[in-house]
Amino acid sequence: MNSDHRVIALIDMDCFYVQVEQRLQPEFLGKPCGVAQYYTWKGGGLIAVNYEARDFGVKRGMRGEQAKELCPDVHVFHVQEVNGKANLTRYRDASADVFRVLNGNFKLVEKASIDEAYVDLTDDVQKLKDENFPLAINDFPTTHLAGFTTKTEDERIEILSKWLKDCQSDDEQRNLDLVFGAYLVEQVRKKIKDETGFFCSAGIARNKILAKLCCGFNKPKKQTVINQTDVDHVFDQTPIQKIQGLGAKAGDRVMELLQVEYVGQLRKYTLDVLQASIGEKDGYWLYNLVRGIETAPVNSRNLYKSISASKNFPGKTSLDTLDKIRTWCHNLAEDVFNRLEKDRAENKRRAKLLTVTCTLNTNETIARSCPISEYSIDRFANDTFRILKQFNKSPSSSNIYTPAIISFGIGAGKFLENANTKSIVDLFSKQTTKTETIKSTENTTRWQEYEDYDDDDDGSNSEDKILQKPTATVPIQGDFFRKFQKTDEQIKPQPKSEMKTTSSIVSFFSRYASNENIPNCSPEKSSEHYTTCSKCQKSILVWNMPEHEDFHYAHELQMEENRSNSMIAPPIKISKPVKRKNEKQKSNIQTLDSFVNKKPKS
DNA sequence: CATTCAAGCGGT
DNA sequence: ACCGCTTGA
Repeated sequence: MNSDHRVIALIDMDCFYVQVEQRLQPEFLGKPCGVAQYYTWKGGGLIAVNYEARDFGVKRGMRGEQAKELCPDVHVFHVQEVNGKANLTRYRDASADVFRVLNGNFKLVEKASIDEAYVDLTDDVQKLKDENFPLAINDFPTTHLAGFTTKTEDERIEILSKWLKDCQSDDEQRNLDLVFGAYLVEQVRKKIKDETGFFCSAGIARNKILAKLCCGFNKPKKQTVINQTDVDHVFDQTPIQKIQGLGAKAGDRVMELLQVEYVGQLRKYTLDVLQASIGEKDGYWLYNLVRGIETAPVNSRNLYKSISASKNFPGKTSLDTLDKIRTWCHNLAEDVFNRLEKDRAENKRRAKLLTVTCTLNTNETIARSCPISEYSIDRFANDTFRILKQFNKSPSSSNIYTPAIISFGIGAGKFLENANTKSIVDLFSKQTTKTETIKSTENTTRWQEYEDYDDDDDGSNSEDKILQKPTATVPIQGDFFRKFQKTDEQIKPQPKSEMKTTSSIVSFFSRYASNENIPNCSPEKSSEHYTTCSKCQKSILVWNMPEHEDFHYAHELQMEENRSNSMIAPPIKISKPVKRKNEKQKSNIQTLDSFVNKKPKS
């Protein structure tokens, strides 16, 4: 029962940002290059360095000027700047190019980062096995075997040929799966190169941790397979920090508590000892891991779960006036808005929660959220500013903001899938083409005091929870590294949701037809929370505008339907019950948290 | 003055 | 809901 028959690949683009820039300016191919964001401060900070430049000792995190000292011929590309802020759109778009190829070839792809993907090849491998697909050494031009370092190409061929022979003749099929997996990855890497121009490396193994680990063994433009039978040997030489998740504090604690440097040394500890040292969950995860077992699934996910924009304001650049903060609220809001609009058009979903995060020069970090009522730069900017204003200790009459903000970001998440994104806004509002950059030179920041908002929120919308309960053996990484929590004495708006249960779709819509029927809204205060519906001229709580718009949209459809005498229900209605379900979750006092954290029970 | 920006996860 | 940790370009 301790065998995992999956075949997992981790595909990782080589110095991705550099390749993206080189694709645009091929004259720099083959030359030492780096990508930096900003440049006024010591030539900017390098976030990607190609292998030609690494040969000179240039590293990520260095300043551009330092790179020039080490390698005078290095060419430093600079990340595009919009509104005085680094903008990564170019790399996200290039990432989409890569994922189009992956998704076109495999069913089970997980976007692990902008340039990394896990692929579960188990089924694809099985198909090849079923048809006795023939393989030869020439099918593996860039494949290496973990645990066997080869100096020359002849040596590599020799090792690999033996591996192929052994796997095919052996009665043990365990490694043969990996041969097919390696073949598939060779193929898709070639396709990625042909269709996007980008080189990548890959790791092929029985689980994600091993795939990730061995991907790094041979780079760039190469792939590495690790036989399950070689895991012990490889782990004996693998420093703890090389394991995904143990690269920082957690790894240090493992090393210190258990007095080990290499993963293999952990094999001597019993499950009980590991669990006593680092906790039940993590101990279990680690115990299995050092034996080559790890069951974290490859989740089928191509889309981001959140979209955010942030910027640091170190030292003297800190935001210490309301004017500065207003400006940056707008700048960051614009970035998030543009990306959300694109996401809405492409993926038919809407973010429902806006989260503002900032670090003050007192070193405390603060995060506050509010519902997203509508997609607009000014809404995002105003909500953000409203939140930030709460932490201002200077008199509100002054322009001074204290303590100053040294880091600040806006994020959007909690996407509602299949949301009514057929540009309802475009259909019913006078403003057309919301997607165009609105050049509002003057911020029409009407001000409003902070006021309790209804903590609506949708609850999780059928994300791929994959509550896999394949018996008891599910080693998943747990906590075990933790710091003290700062008790942040903030006044928290408390939702006192007294929900009326409603069952019919009709009643659901009618509740949003006007304010009076919306639960938990106190009309007497803060008229700024209201907006006038362009359709019915009624005053509507901004939080409820999307639903209200949906109401009009549905109503419109209904009228159309009546006119055409069609008895076919418009497909758009499918999305309604989803929301209704969310309302129900709200009516239970059940928090999203307890839902997510609910354990499957042994 | 200074890696910076971004994304995901898990705990409380 | 909010926070800290981890990772990667």
